Amino acid sequence: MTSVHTGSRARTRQAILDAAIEVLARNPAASLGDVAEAADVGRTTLHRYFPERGELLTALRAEATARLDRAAVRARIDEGPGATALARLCQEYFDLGDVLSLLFLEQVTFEGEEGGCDEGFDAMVRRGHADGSIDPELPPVWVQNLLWSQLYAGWNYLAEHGASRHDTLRLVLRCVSGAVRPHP
Amino acid sequence: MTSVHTGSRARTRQAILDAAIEVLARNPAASLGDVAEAADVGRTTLHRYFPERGELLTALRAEATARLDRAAVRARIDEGPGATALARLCQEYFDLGDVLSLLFLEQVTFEGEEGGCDEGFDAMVRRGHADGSIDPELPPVWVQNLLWSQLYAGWNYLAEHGASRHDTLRLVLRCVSGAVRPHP
DNA sequence: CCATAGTGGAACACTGCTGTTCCGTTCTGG
DNA sequence: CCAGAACGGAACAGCAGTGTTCCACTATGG
Repeated sequence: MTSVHTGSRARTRQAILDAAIEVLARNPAASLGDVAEAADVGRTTLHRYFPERGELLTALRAEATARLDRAAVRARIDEGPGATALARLCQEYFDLGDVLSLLFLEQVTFEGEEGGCDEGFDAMVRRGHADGSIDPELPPVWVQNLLWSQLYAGWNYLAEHGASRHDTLRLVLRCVSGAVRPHP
Repeated sequence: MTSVHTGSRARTRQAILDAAIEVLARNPAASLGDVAEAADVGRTTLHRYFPERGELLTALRAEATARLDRAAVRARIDEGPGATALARLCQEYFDLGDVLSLLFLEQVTFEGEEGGCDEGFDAMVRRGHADGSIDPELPPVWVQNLLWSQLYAGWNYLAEHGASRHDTLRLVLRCVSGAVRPHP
């Protein structure tokens, strides 16, 4: 099935994943019918790709974390001062939009995904501790929580008030960097 | 238990509300059976007090916002510099625990509760703008979002990692005040 | 003591979602 | 053009949560 000819299966599968991210991000309790409809696909077809709901969610997490990893690469989190790298990552994550809130909401429901936090993220924060750009009293996991909740707040602000994407990003960046900056 | 004639109805009702806050905060999709069980009450009795699920949720929001208001009073948000008052409010909110995350999660699902933010909160932030303790570029609604998401992150940190209540509160306070502090 | 309010359990119908099967239609490559 | 893959719709059973009814069981105060 996979092999040389991508066929239309890959496209359909991707369409379903994209739609699922969008729909489930806005309403984690959405039905499979809603997802299928959003993907312009029959519910039967959806079941053909993901026989059970859990399999869809698993594939969804995989897709989301893949996008997250790509964002981390783009942000070059292993370069420059810790706080600067964090700001770049923040911006990249911000652009992920729905993916972010999906993971954020699922983190609540389906906890226990990871014990600590990303490899590179941890290193970035420690680098920030060393170069004095991130308060050493803030553990990496805490900074990660901080970043995520801040991004979610921004996404929420964007959705419920008529704020522009650009302004919201500015606010998020300002507050994140302000929060991690060492005390004077 | 309470006053002269209140009967046991008031007690039972309160027990249901308390249990509902606790259960629904941890799992917003919990069934009424779960709530009844947590309240040590038959499902029939629960339906006697709240005939439909929506009525329970409404009463729950009322209860939660009442506790929120009381916390705001205790924090004396109309006294002292804006940032200091914000810190006091942050601490009081932190102590609310489950109530907070319940409202936070419901804010997601049942949006459209309020157009802006609290009366007193708005005044507090503006006072902070004026006295230079809160960055004037941060709108009150944003600060409110910031505070809530930060508290939720703290609650999450507390639940998933073995952090102590005291340390977590310190981290939250540090990050909130750092985030709203004007740039140097 | 006994009438009554408060309660809990069992049973029921109803609803919405899920997972599955079957079949007819449409698209596509050889 | 034609065979096979991909798709969509309809129908079905199963399941869980909900809302309701009915009845039996405690308490408690008058």
